Amino acid sequence: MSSKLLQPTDFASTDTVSLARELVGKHLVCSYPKNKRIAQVITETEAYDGPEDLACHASKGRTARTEVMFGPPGHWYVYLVYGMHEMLNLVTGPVDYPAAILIRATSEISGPGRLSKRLGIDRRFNGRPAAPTTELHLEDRGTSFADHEIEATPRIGIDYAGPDWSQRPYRFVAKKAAIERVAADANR
DNA sequence: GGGAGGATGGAT
DNA sequence: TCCATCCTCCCA
Repeated sequence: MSSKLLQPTDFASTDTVSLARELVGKHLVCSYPKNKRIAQVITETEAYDGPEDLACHASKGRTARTEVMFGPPGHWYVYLVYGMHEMLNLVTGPVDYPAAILIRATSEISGPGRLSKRLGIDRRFNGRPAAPTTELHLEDRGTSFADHEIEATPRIGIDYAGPDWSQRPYRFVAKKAAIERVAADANR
C-alpha cells in the first residue's frame, strides 16, 4: 500500500477544525527504540482553534507553556494535565496563530492519557517537529473514513469554556464499526 | 510564596 | 462519585 509521509507544512491551514477531521484515519508512527516501530490509525481528535476559543490554552495568552502553539505548524505540543496525564497535540496554523489538535485515541488505544503512556510520549517531545525523519510522525497510508463513519461531538472536559465554545462539535470520533472495518482491511 | 483548578482515568 | 498528583497561572 502506498504511504504518504506527512510534513509539518501540511498543517499550515488556519482551518483547525477541518484538519482535525482529516487527521482521523492518518497513522501515528513511533520509531524510537523503546517501542521499535509502532503505527496506529488515529480514531479520535479534538480541535483547539485560536485565541478566541476559550477551551484553547492559548486563549489565556502567550505563556511559557503555550509558546509552542504560537510557533510553526506540524510540531508537537505535549503538556501535563491533572498532575499525571501527558496530552499529545499537533500544532496547526501559521506562526502566531495558536491552534492545535489533541490526539485522543488510536484504533488500539482509547483515551489521550493512555495513548501517551503506552507509546512512551511525554513532555520531552514538546516543541519537536512532527517530521518524517523524527521519532514520532504522521503518515497517510490510504485509510479513509466516510463522513457518515465519523461523529462530530462537543469536546471533553471543557465545560469551563462557556456554552458557546464547550458545545461546538470540535471532537471527531470514528464509529466503532468503521474502526473494525479498517482493522480488517489492514489484516489483508 | 500561596492556592485554585485542570483538554483523565481507574477504583469505589 | 471520588480522587490521585503536580504543573500552570494568577494574585499578593
